[in-house]
Amino acid sequence: MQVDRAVAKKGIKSEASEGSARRKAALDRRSIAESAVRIADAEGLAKLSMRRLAQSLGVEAMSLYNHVRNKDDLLGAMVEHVASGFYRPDPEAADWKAEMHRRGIRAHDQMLRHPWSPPLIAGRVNDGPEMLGYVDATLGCLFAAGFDAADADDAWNAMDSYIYGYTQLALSFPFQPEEYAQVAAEYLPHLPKERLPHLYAMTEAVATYRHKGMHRFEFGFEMILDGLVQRRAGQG
Amino acid sequence: MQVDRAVAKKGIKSEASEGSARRKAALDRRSIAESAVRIADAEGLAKLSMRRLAQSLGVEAMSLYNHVRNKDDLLGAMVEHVASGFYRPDPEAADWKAEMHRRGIRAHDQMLRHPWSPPLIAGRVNDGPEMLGYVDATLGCLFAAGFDAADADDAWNAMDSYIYGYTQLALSFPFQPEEYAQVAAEYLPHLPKERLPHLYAMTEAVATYRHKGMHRFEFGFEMILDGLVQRRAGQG
DNA sequence: CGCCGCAGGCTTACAGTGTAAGTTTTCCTG
DNA sequence: CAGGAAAACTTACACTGTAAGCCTGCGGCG
Repeated sequence: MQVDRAVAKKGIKSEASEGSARRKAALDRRSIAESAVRIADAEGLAKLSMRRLAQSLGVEAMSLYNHVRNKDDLLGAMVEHVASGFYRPDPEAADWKAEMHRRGIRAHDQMLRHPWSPPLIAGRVNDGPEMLGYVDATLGCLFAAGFDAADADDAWNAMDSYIYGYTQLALSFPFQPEEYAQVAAEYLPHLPKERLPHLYAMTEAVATYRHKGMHRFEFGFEMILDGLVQRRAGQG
Repeated sequence: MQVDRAVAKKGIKSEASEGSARRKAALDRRSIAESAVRIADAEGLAKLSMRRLAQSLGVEAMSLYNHVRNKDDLLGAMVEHVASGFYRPDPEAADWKAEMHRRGIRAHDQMLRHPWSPPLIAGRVNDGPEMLGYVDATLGCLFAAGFDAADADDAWNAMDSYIYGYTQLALSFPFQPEEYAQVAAEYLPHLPKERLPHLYAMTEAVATYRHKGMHRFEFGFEMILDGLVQRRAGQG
């Protein structure tokens, strides 16, 4: 209802492609969320305040509250934006494992693109239409593959646990893969060898071995998928 | 009045003291962190402010900064406290899979006990001694099992991704397992059946099926472990 | 045309945050 | 007991989300 009105309003004041200095014309829930995403991408979620966001839209902070209930609601809208980039598995597809594989990779990539998103996606109740549609497609594909409700629930849980967990860990790791070797070499002298012998050995190895780089996400994800395939097979 | 207030506060927190008049409190890093953990457990991380924490210790906010660099440092100390409850796999153990299994279960349980902890554990750089010792023991056990550095890295990553991801998702799910059936039944009429057919079917099933309850964490975790075992076997 | 309602902007204000800077108290040691 | 260091305290500042209320310009109606 509120959305409908906002959309209608926007349509009315479509203002014939005005190139004027006043950019405040496009103030609605979606454009606010998009601007918020842009700020969070560029400067981090911590820097995203209502005032900062309003400023980027050429408006005062409190004006945002005409389009967004509160900051939490705004975060929900941002999650929806991210979720709109997720892949929805196709229930009609022949190869369900391939669908799920693609789903996982895309979610991982999309969250890497918006590094602030995993805590929000995994740490809140997200029941926007985009997210629900995503879930619906996923369940549909699993059902079509022969999973019953309980199995689909388990499968979905297992996959998403890994997807979110891996992405979150990857994002909070303080170094880029290309840096590993050099950083390891620098840390090595400061590591108490007798207190942490295995971590020392590990660091030593990292300092010298050529890092594989790619496919690290898929290493564990494939284990989950294979486990699911196996379970499906063993169960008719 | 200043004296009165001081006396009153001392009285409030006197339960843990040994009754000596000059003993105000054992205010050090550890006891501060423990108090912080207690508050976060009871009231949530959002309610944990420096002032609130200081108050619980019968002290002013700024006094904490004599023992803790800043709030982030405090969070680190809280993580260390949680990590002290993790299980350190034994490199000497015969059955490395059992060790890793136990490690995962314990980490999961420990984080459930401190629901605010997963975002901190997975979302920050935690290099306290407790956490490093935990990592060292884990690597040691994997090395002893025959993993080389790269494989151990992959294995460790895969396991922890699942552990953190699953725990985080479980914690942010808004209902308890026992409620599932009833909540599903209540939601069902509000779900747009034609827009979200599979989610509808799922909810319908949840409303009727008897929930398994236990072993949901292990469902996916076992897949990871089995995948690791298999990989180890195939590689001599 | 004039007027009115009101959506959506704006201003002000408040309680709360982390913490820098500076002051006072407390305690240990010589 | 003197002096100095450690630690607690006070004050202050910049910043947060947002409640309450005001103002303005636009669309619809008599």
